[in-house]
Amino acid sequence: MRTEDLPTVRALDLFAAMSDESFADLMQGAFFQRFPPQVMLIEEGDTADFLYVVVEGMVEMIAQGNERETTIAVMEPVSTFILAAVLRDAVYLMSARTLERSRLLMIPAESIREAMERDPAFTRAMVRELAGAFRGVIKSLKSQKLRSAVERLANWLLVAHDDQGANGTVTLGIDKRTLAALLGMTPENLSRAFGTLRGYGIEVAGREIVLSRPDDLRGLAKSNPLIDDRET
Amino acid sequence: MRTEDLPTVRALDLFAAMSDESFADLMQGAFFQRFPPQVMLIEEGDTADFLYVVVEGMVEMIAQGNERETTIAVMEPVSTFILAAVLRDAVYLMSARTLERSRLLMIPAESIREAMERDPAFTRAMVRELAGAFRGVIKSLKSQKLRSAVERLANWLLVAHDDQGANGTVTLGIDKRTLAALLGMTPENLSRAFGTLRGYGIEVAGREIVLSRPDDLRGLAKSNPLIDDRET
DNA sequence: CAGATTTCTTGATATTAATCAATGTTCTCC
DNA sequence: GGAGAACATTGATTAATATCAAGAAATCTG
Repeated sequence: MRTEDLPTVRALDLFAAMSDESFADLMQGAFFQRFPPQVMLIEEGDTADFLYVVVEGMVEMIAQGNERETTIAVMEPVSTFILAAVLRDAVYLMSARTLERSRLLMIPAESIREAMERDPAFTRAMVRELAGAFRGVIKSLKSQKLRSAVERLANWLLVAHDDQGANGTVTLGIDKRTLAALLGMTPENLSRAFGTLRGYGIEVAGREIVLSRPDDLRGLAKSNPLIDDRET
Repeated sequence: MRTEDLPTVRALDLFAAMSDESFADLMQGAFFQRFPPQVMLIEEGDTADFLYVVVEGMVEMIAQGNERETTIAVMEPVSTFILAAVLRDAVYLMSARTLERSRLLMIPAESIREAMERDPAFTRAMVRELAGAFRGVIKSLKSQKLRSAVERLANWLLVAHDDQGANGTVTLGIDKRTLAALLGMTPENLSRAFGTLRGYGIEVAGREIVLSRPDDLRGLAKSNPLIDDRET
């Protein structure tokens, strides 16, 4: 196993507080694996065998049902996914698919559960991580239930804008169909939502978005820190 | 403080594995309090001072925004709420309001965090609890994004039917406006959704619902264990 | 119990979002 | 560079949901 990325993993909130010994034990059975784009890593309903850490690339968390599918979240480096299923020794509630060529660290679920038995600092970090994840989903649910499609897009743009340096442009890291699914709308509707935002200073050119009048956009978006702020 | 309910609280998954000593410490600063119906217990944005345990009554978790409000969950005895905010020492993302006369155990947030430092078994129980809560919200989000209003109602009815003994009737424990908010629709739409379900053997008389042909309803609902099953 | 208040239902209409269909655009890869 | 595929946009239409308004039913209260 390539160890050059281990320090990055080790630096994650989730692993930072572990003893060296526990971390070494945890990595004992773990391994890195590369995947091409559009590979289904896990399917909802499968039993949770591994905890995944996205080290490179991008992974989409998907929910299926009613002959549809929707995107719940997009995971970027460096973050973990399907922690909750692993901890409960339960089946996955979401599927995961690579969006681009990705490198993932896979840690056997059993190792995680053992580490929790032995290392209280790790368990506490887990509590923080899960509490943060919980709050993240609550925010998504609030956004979905309280906002219209256009408002969801406007707020998403403002957050991305901030993330990318607030310099008046946003570059989409995912394609528009994925963004549409993430925001809970169809691709057609996303196009129309962008059209509506033209009146608020938004210009779209492929994956490059210009926010010429962010304050106008903010007026429409009615951002709410209890929905839009990242968990720290 | 009345101690007759402490065994019930102690029996909760969250507290069952604690040492007697930690539990005693935890209860040191805790107290029971009664509230009339329709009392706002906490408002979103407030800092998390207490962990709440619903011992009697019913509490509604609410999210606000865009001059609207929606119900995220209804908490019944015996369960805790706003655990995640307490653990992250963050502001609440949801408000809470009693639906009926309720008795709550209030545990200072600081005590919870201290107990976690000292009692690894408690921390592990916390992990399980949070992972379960996370999965619960994911299910709500899936329901909201993948299903129509009528489908959400149909599935809610089937779950309630099972909970209540699957004897062909369901009694609503909450009023219809609250149910509507929980299911992400307006009260008017809930009425119409019930109307639609008449064609599937549903008869509504106030808070009493008769499911005369559950199999028909199941046909419409297309239930999915990865959305509808309770976390165990 | 009567009156007042709240909740629920129903109908009419408006708004929002999804679907279907066609076309334009971008990307891929030989 | 060009053919083919995937992705994105646009328009027309339909479907789902919300809003507004009114009335009916249930409930609270003195």
